[in-house]
Amino acid sequence: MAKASSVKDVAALAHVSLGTVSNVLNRPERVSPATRAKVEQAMRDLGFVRNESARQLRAGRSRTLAYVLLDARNPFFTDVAQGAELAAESAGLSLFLCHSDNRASREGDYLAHLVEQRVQGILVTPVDPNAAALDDVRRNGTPLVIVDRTRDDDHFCSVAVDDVLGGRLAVEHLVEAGHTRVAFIGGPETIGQVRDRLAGAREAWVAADLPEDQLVVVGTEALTVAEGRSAGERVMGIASSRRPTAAFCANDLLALGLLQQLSTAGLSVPGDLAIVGYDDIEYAAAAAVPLTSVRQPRQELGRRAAELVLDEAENPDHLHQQVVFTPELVARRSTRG
Amino acid sequence: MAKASSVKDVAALAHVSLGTVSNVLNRPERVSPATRAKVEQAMRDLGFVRNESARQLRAGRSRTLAYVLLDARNPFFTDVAQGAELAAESAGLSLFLCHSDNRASREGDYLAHLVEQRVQGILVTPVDPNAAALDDVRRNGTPLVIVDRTRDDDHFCSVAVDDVLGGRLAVEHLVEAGHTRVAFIGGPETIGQVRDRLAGAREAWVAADLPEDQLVVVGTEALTVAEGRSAGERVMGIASSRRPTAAFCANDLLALGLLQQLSTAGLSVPGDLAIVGYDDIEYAAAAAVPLTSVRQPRQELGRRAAELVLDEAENPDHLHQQVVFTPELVARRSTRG
DNA sequence: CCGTTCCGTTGAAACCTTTCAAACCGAGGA
DNA sequence: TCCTCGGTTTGAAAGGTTTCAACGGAACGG
Repeated sequence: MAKASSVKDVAALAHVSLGTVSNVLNRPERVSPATRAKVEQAMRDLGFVRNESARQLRAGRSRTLAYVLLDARNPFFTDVAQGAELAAESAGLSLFLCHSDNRASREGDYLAHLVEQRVQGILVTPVDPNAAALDDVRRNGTPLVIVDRTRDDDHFCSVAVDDVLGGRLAVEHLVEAGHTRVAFIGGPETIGQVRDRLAGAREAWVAADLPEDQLVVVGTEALTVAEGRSAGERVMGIASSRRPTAAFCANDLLALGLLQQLSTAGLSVPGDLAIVGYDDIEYAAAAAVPLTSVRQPRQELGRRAAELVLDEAENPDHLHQQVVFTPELVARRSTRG
Repeated sequence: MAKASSVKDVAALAHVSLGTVSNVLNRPERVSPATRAKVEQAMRDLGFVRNESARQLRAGRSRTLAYVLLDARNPFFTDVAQGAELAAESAGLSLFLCHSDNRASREGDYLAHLVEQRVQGILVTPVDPNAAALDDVRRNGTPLVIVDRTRDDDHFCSVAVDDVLGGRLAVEHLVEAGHTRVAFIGGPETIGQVRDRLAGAREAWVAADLPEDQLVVVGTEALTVAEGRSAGERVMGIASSRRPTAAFCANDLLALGLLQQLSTAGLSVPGDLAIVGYDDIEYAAAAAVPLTSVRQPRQELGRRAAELVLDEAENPDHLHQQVVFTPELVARRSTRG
């Protein structure tokens, strides 16, 4: 593999000028068919590959979008990513995924790197939506959209789903089914999502005139399958006379863990405990007992976020907007006697 | 947001030359503390962010690794990615994930883009390990390592797991448990993995002197949960006198689908059908009936791949190697009476 | 046959950083 | 006093592309 060849080499081989080669690359319609063919042949002969760094340096903009996500293992985020990918693809851009793994420091490293690379735009589901690191990105002129989180100010575009409404839908569904003692499983409360879903749950509970202390909050350390199992043990540890007859989990992973824990313990769902999850990930419908869940328009979330970030990048009179989608309850066997 | 400032602006503000600013950036130890402080202050005042394109253009190499993966929803790949990330991080590089979604065209687009970007190296789990697109990457001088697949020639480094052995382990386990009629569930056979696991299964079957026609192959279109359920229906459709008593699934997603299908149909695992999966993803241990599975050293796979690609990038006498890891059977309830 | 017009092509500047040989400067030694 | 030496700093070149004003020539109308 000889040293990579440049436009100059191509130009020399094709007996044309540098500028013409560049035109073939960027405005082929302006080049006569004959010259174009000559140049393209030369490119092939040399195995020419355009140097994107040089291109970007001169042209000023890159052909890349990035999505910095919290947890690549949670199908919710990969679905969002898929939506963003579709939007990026149709704009002729590539989407790179960066996995912050819930660590603020990694998130910061990625953001800094992306800003240095002058990507067209960044989508991010941040560890902390109010972190100053996000303002730094903005200050450096890289468009940034917050995904599935909201911020206290409106300095950014964001796309999110109405989690309070989602919480309300879930609990209304349980109340309608006649449950009068319900557990809310989720945590930590530092996550805005968890707070909102719980708030929605409370609204529905109060609206149904049920006594507040019958909505039991079972805290978790994270929104994972393992935490769901451990929450399950705690719920089952409650004396059966006072044990909730239904549980609303802050996400589907928790719900799946809970479900597993129950079936290991030989209890039936929904007989012994009805379960509502949140996110409606693929595995929810596919669980041993298909899960009732609150569906979020995941792909749509990603698609819209990508569109917003592109608008911010291209449209000089771009206005920040906070897009809020509406969730929807999908009832399945886990709440149906 | 005023136009981004450059080293030139920083130099002017700090009353030093261009070169000094660059030294602060790249070889701070050569700059006297006083000057350094001045320059750093100027950078802060201007909100200077190094332009990575220009840096890379001049310096010749990037600070990026990329992993082009098949299916972001399959936890197997995200675990591999995690391993690669760790290796990249400790080499001071960033890892970008690119989701080919099993489409050769998307994979090709990503590879081309990455080559144009002159990334340090590419890890890829390709749709087709023998595709010419991979050779193109190599020809253009970008190091590339094939992950979890193997190629017919040895023009590349690759890291994989011995799938034939894995298949053998799975079936030996079932044979030891006394099963004499077993289904192999998986497909399409264009996937090397599937072929190898089946080959291993056959080896073990023959070694146990069992009649060949009692190892039933149930084909699938893909390695997904949905396909697992549909395969389940087909298996259950077999007259009970001739129905296998155990199934070996080519991956855990299939196994999970199968498990769900059975429990929906009111059948018991392993009572009515014992199940062995493959990959030992997190959800396998966490399934309603914990799955026996063949574990692959996923993180290790990613880590080693990243190390190899870095060696290829930095070491002039790099030799391609085909690393093959050994899988391991993890027995759980799905095969234990 | 000349003047326009239009299309295709050219050449040089610009983008921002890194690199490296050379210049600088103050200190210590002769 | 002059030299040498070490550590700092400088200035210019280089890296590969895009952009754009300017150019050449052919076709066309007069």
